[in-house]
Amino acid sequence: MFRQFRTQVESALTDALSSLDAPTDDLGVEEPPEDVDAVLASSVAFRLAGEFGAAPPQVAAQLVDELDLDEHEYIDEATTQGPYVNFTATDAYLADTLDAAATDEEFGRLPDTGKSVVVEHTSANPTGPVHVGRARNPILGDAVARVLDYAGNDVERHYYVNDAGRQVAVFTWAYETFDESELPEPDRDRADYDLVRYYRKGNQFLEEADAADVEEAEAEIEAIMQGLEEGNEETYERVEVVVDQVLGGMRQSLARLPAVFDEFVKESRFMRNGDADDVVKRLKESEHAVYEEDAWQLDLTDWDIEKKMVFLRSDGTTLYTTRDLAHHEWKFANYDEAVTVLGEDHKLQAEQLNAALELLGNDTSQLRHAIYSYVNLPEGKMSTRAGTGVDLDDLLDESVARAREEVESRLDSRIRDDDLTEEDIERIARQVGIGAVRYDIVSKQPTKAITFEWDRALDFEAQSAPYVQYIHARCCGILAEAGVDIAEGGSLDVGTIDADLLDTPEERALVRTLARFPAVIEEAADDLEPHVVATYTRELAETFNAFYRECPVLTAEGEHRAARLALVAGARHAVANALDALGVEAPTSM
RNA sequence: GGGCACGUAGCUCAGUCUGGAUAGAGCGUCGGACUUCUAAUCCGACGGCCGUGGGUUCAAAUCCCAUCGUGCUCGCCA
Repeated sequence: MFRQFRTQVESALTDALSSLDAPTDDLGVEEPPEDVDAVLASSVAFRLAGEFGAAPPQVAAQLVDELDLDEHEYIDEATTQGPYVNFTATDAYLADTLDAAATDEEFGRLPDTGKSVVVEHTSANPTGPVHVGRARNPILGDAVARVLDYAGNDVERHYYVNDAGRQVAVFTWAYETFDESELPEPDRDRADYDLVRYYRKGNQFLEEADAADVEEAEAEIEAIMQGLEEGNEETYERVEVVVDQVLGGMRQSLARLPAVFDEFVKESRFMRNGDADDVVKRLKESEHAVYEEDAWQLDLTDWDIEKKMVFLRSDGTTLYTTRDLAHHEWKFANYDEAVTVLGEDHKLQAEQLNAALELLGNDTSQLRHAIYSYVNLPEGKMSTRAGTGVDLDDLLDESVARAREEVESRLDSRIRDDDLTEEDIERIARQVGIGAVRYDIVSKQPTKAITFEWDRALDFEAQSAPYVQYIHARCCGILAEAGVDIAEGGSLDVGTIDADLLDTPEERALVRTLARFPAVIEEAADDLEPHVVATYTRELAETFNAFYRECPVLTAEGEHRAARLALVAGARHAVANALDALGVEAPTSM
């Protein structure tokens, strides 16, 4: 309802300003401070003061006189407070919000845009177990995909598999060359943990072995690269043995978050179907193409990129970026929009890609990047190759274990006599443990760097997932007590409810907070910033807790009880869906 | 050195894109609230030259310039 309210305020202001012959390009619409009883306000009077030859408060008063609010059902009145014009909401605004929130299990979901969006995220090289340094990508990426889905788009999630680069060639050579007896025990009994030992051994060999031995190894690696480039079927099969196994293991880690994909798009596909060659051919014809030092390159100075982009090596093989161009043209052909989630270390590459796509005649407004900063350890970077870093599996295991200790330590002091079963304890530990890790990462601005610290990542107190999950459990407790079936969506028919009954400040604040939820989804999707949803969940939780403290639900009388129950049902929908948009589970009990 | 990002309370962060009402949370510290719909909660206190310096503006944490600090980047790697 907030979105409609905002539209009505903008429309009313535009009309009033027009009739005063004032400019309407900047309406100065903003959210007032908390202690002001208005949903929105305008500071436009400041800007008009000079033109009108009057002080801002006088201009504000003049503007209010000119406002015609009859047409706008959600705006109650416009009043001045000094230079500000404050817009308060009608009971219909509260009633419609309550109705939508309480009855719609999908509350917060925006109308279909009719657009298909492909979200590519993670796309980590299939070289070993997913470590925490990489984990920001699937967590952010999955949340971006979920938020875009809530915003009404038809979303697909893709993992672009690097199965054609030098790293997998090294990996394949190492896997075929070294014997298991030379390797340490794997950390876990799973393919990615098993095979990464060969990858590390291979890299170590290339760094430390005698020059002659390294040269020999490089020749074999080169042969694999050439085989891939030439479309040699046997080479693909050799590489695939390694890639598919490792990827299978990585998928299991990612699924725990959960981050699942609709499609794993292999890079080799664009070598085999000739698309990469086609891109090379077209780039060579470009006026920006140069042939220097035996390699074909692009001069992108027209795009303010000083570094030349090599698209064909001197040995005639293509590069990752070349294939990625073909990959993106394929995306453009099949989806309305493409979103890629990338670490900041790939930023320059993304800019080059964008320029090259434009040069090839694509409409690059279809492509957006969500860039995030890395997660580092206090002692430095995490690296699969070097084997430094914390594995995502270890983090999740530890978090679930600590969550389980929490659940168990609280069992004795529980007031609610719902007798948690062993299954419940298991479920709560998993939901809270994984939710806490996920929430901790998704709640921060992507551009800010994160230093991973165990105790901070596993803090279950306020401003964490459990804090928000807890109010969901509280809602469920109240609704269950009142006989509302959560499994059936926990919706309530509020047809006869009088929103006037919700007259305490805490009730009204909660309804207003619910009203904003769809607008929060919209903002998060527009900016590809799911963290605003996390910020919202905290505000919602605080507002709900104030309501919970001041307004007894089950012991309230008659219609008042029904109205408050509807408010709880609405709050539950909002918090459940907001958490869902972040990819965090909402426990029915804790 | 060039480019990009980040710098807000002792610590971790919202707010910055789109300038506007006394700059908000949490953690920590101190004090208080469970015979009450779940205390993983709530209430109160303490805590801020919004890195620094200039500029634009009626108004700057927010925009511009400079500067310092930190991170990323500048491969025929990905």
